[in-house]
Amino acid sequence: MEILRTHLNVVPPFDFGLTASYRTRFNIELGNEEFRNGVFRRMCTYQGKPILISLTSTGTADRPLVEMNVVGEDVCAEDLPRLAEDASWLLGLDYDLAGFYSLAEEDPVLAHLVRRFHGLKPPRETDIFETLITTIIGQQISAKVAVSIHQELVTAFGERFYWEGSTYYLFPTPESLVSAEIEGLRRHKLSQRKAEYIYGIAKAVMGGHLDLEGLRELSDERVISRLTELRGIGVWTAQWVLCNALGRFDIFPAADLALLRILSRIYLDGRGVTSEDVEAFSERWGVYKVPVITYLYAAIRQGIDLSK
DNA sequence: TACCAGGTAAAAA
DNA sequence: TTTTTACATGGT
Repeated sequence: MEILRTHLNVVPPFDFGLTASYRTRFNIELGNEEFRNGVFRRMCTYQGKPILISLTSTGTADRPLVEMNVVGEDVCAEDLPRLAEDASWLLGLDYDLAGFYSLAEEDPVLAHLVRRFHGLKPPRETDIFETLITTIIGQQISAKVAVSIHQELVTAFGERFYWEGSTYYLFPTPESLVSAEIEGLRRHKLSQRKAEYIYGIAKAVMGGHLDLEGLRELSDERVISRLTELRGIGVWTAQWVLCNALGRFDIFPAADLALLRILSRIYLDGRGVTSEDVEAFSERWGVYKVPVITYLYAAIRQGIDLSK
């Protein structure tokens, strides 16, 4: 087992604990990633090799210092740059918050939030398939239920990996979900319908009918139209993939129930607010829509009352 | 006990 | 074409 170590470049400000907590939804162990005792860990594969990435930080938000450890069979120094890139993408280390912060100053609610969550970076996903499946799980149900189902799936169908007395899991591959079959997925808290969606998408990816990596080259509109052709993926899910996996930060999933509710309460004063209203309103945030969403969600998750 | 939660597809109107 | 409805689970 090889162990390699390197420092990562970070654009300050960056609050490691805040961002890692936000990623892992209140430090819940998601199965394929966790934030525990100051260490953020995530399993990933690189060139077919399972690898455990661990990140720790010793700096402050304004002088951040982040160290990366990677553990795996046959992992070599040549793999490090690419793994560092993935780690950086996951926690948004490379993203410069300055533009968003100066925009936020013009808005009392956001100005409050960027102070409260100083150094929180918008996280992103490295794996499009995983993002799709996770987002489908999250459709309509509460975030907490979604996390519990996510955990179920990962521990049931993800490949296991042991290191220093702990068990880590890779996110299930399309192949493993297909071989589980719909009945197998149903036994892990998925509804019949979601089991069908997930099975269908896994099968499409496995059969080469769905080129997820190819989506990176397409325009927002093309990504949405390509993804919504698939059963189980509506505009909301496609937009979520655009935001989180492809890093398109000028996307606003206006149909999102929680966002609709919170924007309606903060800015639009009450009932009868439609997703069209929210979409139009979000235009003022330009290329900072996803950072705005990140801070709004951070507030929601911490139970901060923004209506006053 | 009901009802709701970071939607979607399919049925009914 | 537009509007309901079923869906499954865990929290309140």
